[in-house]
Formats: sequence, C-alpha cells, structure tokens
Amino acid sequence: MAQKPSIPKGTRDFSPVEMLRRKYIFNTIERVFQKYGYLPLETPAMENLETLTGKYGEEGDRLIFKVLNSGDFMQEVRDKWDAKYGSGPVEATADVIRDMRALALDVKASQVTEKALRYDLTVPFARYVVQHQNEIAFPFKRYQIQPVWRADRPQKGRYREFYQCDADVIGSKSLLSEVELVQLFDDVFTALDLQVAVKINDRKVLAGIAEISGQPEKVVDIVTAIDKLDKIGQEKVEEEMRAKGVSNEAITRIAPLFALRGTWAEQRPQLEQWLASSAIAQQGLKDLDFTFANAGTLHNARLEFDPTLARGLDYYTGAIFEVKALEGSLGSSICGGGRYDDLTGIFGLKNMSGVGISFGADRIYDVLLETGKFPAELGGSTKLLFANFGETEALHCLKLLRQVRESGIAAELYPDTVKMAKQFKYADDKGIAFVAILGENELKQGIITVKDMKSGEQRAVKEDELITLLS
RNA sequence: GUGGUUGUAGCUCAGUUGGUUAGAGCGCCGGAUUGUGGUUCCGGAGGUCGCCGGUUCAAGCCCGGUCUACCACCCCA
Repeated sequence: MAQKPSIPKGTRDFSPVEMLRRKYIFNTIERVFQKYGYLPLETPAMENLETLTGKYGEEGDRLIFKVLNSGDFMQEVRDKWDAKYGSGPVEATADVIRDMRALALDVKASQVTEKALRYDLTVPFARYVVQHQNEIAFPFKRYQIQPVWRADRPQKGRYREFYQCDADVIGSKSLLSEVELVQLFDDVFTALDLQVAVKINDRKVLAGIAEISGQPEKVVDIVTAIDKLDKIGQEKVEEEMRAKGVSNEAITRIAPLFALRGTWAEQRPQLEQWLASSAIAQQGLKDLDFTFANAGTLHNARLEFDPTLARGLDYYTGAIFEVKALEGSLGSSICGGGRYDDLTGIFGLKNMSGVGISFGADRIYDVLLETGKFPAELGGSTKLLFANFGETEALHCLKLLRQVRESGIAAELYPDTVKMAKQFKYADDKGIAFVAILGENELKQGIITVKDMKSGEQRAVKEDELITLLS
C-alpha cells in the first residue's frame, strides 16, 4: 500500500459540513461590512518579499512564509564548482572546504527568494492604496476576506494558514471611524449570537506611560511586558522590565497602572492625574473619551478600556482593539485591529491615516462550535430527493425535478437504480428532508408519494401539488 | 525559534515484566425486509501498530532519529 497522503503542517481540509458553517460566518461578517459601506477587495496570495519585510517587527519577519524562486538558482554554484574540480569526488582538504564555503556564501538571498505569502491583509492593502492612489476616492473603505499564512508553530486555534476578514478605512483621521468599528464589532457578534468583550486602548497612552517613566526609549519593552499582566502578574512583569533594562525608578513610576480597576469612567480620573505631565497621553485619553462617549448602546459587545492591551504589530499608532469571546474556553483573541498613521508612508504616500479591524474566522468557528451557536439549519443540503426506480420512472422524475428546481427548491434525483434502502440511507445521511417516491404504481395513477424523513409520514399528492407541499 | 508530551482499524481507545494468528465500541459493507432510512438481529471486510534505523533468539512494547498533532515559552487571528 502506498504511503497515505497528507497536507502540510498547520493546514487543514474543510469538509462540506465545516464549509457550510464557515460560510455562515463569512456571510454574516460580509453582510455587516457591506451594511457599513465597505467595498470588497482582493490582493494576490503572494507579495514581493520586500513589501512585507520590516512591517511586523522582528518576530513577524521570522514568521513570513517565503516562496522559493522557480528555476535552479544553484546552477551557477554548480558550474563554478565543476569548472574547478569537475563532477567527481574530491578530497576534503582545507582549501577545498574554503572554496565550498565561499561559493555557498556567494548565493544572494534575492537569488533564492523574492516573493512571500501574505502575512496579513493590512500591509497588502496599504500597498494597494499607494499603487492605486489616483483611482481611489478617499476616505476609502474596503473589506477583504482571504487566507493569510504564518510560519508559526501550530497549536490549538493557531494555524499556518487561516482566514482574516478585514475592514479598514483609510484617508481619514476622524475618530468617527473608531466609533463605527466598535459598532461594527457589536453588529457582527450580535448576528452571530456571541457575547464578547471589545477591549480598547491607545498607543498614545502607552507612549505616555513610557514618557512618565522617564525612559521613553524603552516604550516597546515596557509595553510588551505590561501586555502580559493578566497572564503572569505584576511581579513577573516588573521582573521582565528590569531584565530589559528598565530602571527601578521607572518601574515605580509605572506602578499606578497596576492599581487601575473598573470602568472607563472610574479609571479616567486616575489616568488624568497619573499621566498629567504627558501631552501625548492626554491626547490618547481624549481620543478614548470620544469613542466611549459615542459608541452608543451595544448589544452583545462590552466595550472595555484595557491599559495593558498593547498588540505586537509595529505600525499601530492610535487606538488598538482586541476582541475576546466571553463564552467558550478559547482564551486568545478572536479579533484585532487599530489605527495606523503612517502605514502607507513606507510605500511613499504620506499623511494617510487609517484604522481597521480583523476578524479571525477560524477562531470564531472554534468558539461557535464549542458553545453550540451554529444555527441548526445552514441551508446547504438538498430538500427533496427523487428515488430512482428505473429508466422510465427516472426520466419522468427528471421533468418534475426541473420544475422543482425552477421554483427555487434544492432537489436531486438519485442517479442509479439501486435498492430503496440504499437510496433512503443516502437521503438520511445527507439530511434531506423529503423523498419523492415515484414508481410504477404512482406513475400509473399520476401521483407522487412524498415521505417526510423526520416524522416518517408518507402522503400521496398530485404532481402539480408537489411544489406547494414543499414550500 | 527553544523545551516537553503524543501517535495502534475510518473514529474513540484497550493491548500484562518484550513471547505464537494485535482486540473492543462506534462507523462501513452484506443479509433478515426483491418499494422505505433513522431502531433491532445475524454475518463480513478493514492494521507493514506514524515513518526510518538500532538493541534482542524475539519489538506495538526498549533505544536513537524523523514527521504529525498537542502543551508551555515567544508571538499572535
């Protein structure tokens, strides 16, 4: 027997049942995106490597999937080697090894790879905006639902290929966008019937905290440390900051952060006082005020200020978002997002502020499955099956089948004349609601016996009554 | 990328200190029912024990490597 086939690490097949559920998620999100005025966009699976590198931080760069150039980029190396030593075996003297090393080091990275799979949808979007700036009406609101790839080590809820559903608005600094995105989160999770916490913070507040500490240059180290607060606790956070070279004095100045509790309204005065001397922090707080004041009544989403929320992506400059499910056991976030003031600047287009969010469809799937939130009827399966009794009967059914389908009802005719038990089992397995039995007897009388598979009841109807019965 | 756990039938799992033909439940196929699924009864098929190598008279079991899934870091959807 041949070796069983397999798929690459961290990738998955999706069965028909899984696809119906996934489509339910995608369709729900897409419908809401459209309702908010976002327009669809797709970009290629591959980008030029240089488009992606340096946009996601050190960690991110390591996780980019690079695509090997086609063609034999080692040919030149082989030719040079053969020219000097021929193709036969060579004794590995020090000189020979030195030559080998020199030849290997001579291969430029760009000869090996110059393309990479997209790591997220935001950077390709920024690239698109810069490339097509003259055709776009700003502010530009687009949504994009496509897979992304990360060379991460897979774990539960963490895949190497997964889908993101992004909505971004670029070309406006208005905080109305932040408000809109909070409402959009609420809209989607209300439609999906899932309770969530939408956590919000602002990079400007984080920058202010670093400023207050007296070590503004340590902002990244400080922020990534406090990001872990709920996971490892205050002591370990301080330990980590110390390890990264943050002084004890600075840590003392950061300490009020750990005492913050309660709602935005409750924390606000403390923040005001603590961060009074930082202009940038004050701006961040004011921006957050606006979002909290105008988000309005939310249904399934609870908007929470979280001063420890940092998010790793380098390009965020203003608001940052993260969504966690309040139901189910998945601790990690199911959505992320934030404002970036200069993402397009790196591609040569200045003064283009944007803000966007991303739904992690795969994780939302896991949560909905665990909590039993998928609707029972996902409308993917056939409603009526015509049993096949033989050529004459089947050809008669074919005509009826056409009418049934034209009336918008999903129906099929069993293709082979096999025993009834097998045909009924097929209907059962596929979750088909009704089976039309049209054998010799029915044909003679001009009727159809329709069996309701759920109740097991059967009734005879005239051919022209069939569609009414089903609709 | 670092450290760890895991792998036996399509699925979930047994398998004694290494010892003859590796088992169960569910599922699948066939029959009881030649026009009736989901319930019942009877029968059947299906395994190079993840893969490669080693130790041994003998390996599903011990050792090494490798791949996979999972867990903790790191990071993140």
